Amino acid sequence: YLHIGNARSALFNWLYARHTGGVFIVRIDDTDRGRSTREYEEDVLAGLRWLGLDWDEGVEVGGPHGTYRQSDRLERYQQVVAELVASRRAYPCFCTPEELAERREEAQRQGRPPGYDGRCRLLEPETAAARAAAGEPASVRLAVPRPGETTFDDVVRGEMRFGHEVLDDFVILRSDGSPTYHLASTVDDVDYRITHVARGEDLLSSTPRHILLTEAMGEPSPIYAHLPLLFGPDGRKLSKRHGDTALRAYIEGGYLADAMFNYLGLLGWSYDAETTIFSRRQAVERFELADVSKNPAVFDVDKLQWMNGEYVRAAAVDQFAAAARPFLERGLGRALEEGEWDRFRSIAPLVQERVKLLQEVPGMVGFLYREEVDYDEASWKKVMKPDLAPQVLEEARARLSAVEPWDHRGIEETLRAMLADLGIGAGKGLQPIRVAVTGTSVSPPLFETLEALGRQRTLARLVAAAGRL
RNA sequence: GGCCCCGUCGUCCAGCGGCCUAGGACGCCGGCCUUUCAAGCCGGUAACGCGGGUUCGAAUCCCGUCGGGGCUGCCA
Repeated sequence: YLHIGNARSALFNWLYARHTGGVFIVRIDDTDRGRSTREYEEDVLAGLRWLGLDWDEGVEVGGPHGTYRQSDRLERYQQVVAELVASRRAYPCFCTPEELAERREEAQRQGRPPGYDGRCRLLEPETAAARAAAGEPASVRLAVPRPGETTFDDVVRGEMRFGHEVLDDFVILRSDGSPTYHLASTVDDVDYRITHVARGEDLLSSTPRHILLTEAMGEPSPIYAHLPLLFGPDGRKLSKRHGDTALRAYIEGGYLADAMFNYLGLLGWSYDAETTIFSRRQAVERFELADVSKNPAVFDVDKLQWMNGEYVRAAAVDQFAAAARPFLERGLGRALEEGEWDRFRSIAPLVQERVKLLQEVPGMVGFLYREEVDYDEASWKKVMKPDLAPQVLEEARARLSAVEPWDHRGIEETLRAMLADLGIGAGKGLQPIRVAVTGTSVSPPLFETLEALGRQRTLARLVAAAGRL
């Protein structure tokens, strides 16, 4: 599925490609069969589309390099490996996973580095070929040049240096013939003519392997940029325990794509010293991988929510209403009828400035669509004072029945006159009506609310509430 | 353990030797506005991990230290 951290990486890649006029490619890394289902793939693509990260080449849109799906390229990976073995840059390894695990543990115990000891590298090629021909299962490992050192200039981190002592001869082809991530992704990078690789910092220490592999293939390496990791509020790598790490959860929670785009863009990058809210256009204009921060960032849902509220309020009313509709219908458990939709649209502007997430919409206007008012007891107790409430409700009912036409101006005029006549303040006098009609002491502005509710329901609810006192 | 990365308000970001008595944003606190709740406006809280250098001058450069994180698989 599309993890928030991967979404952020994709976003930075997209921004960089758009900023430089480059090509943004989406390929499917599905070498791990357990985790790679079509369902996951669809979730990832849907997430990218939702965020507005369109790609120029890759899965679904096509391009000069086939299907852009690793599972369709097995022969290519195997061919590369065969060439590497032929040129002695890689070799078959007959050690079984059990043996390796055992040796790893042993090494750990003795405080030695746990990496592969390279014993099969010593096998004569003829011996190895014979054993393989006899059907003995073998993986293939890259023969890391030793002694040696791999250096590269990371766009965000600067000069990186790794001595080969710390790199073991890693597996590039599993004994079942499938490629490992290292192999598949570097072969793809080469074949797809990738110029820039921007990915999470967790892959920083894998980069020398990728460079070594690329060199073994006799090709130039792409430029690497390792992005800071995203953390949860506890300062650990963002994971399930921090709540939602799936982009999907935010889509369904009522976040707006533009807000998510903006927020993600702020995790490790900034438009300038002062600007927090910026458009895609602006981001594309200024984005530079070299400006990306090195520090890990904590994913702050509070700030995301605030930002979403900003985007909700900045949206055109019609756009907001349309976006909110599915959330409203889901909350209600049914589709909205024509008249109900109109009623919603009439108070949508008032709802718009009161929600941060579209998810909150049903809770805010549900009273419009339910026959029975669902009274919140706390609100009731706080507002329905026995000395005042009965009088206010009855008086309001009587006066409102005569309002003509039924609109918020007339309603306001009438109720204000009532308050003046009764000699009570707006706070005290209007709250009982609000609770009577919506069930809670928190709602959109009262006069508009009554207008949207309609005279019939308003009067009926005033009576019902009075009867409940 | 080994290798690597990182260290400015609680959080995100600005700062790339003097413009910093460290700036913006979220959060938090207070006020204004007000028919509730929001929104809006105004104000406040709060940070250069620590210790040495270098320099006329350091948040900015160097070293050390401490702290956090990543990797260390026939996972990606």
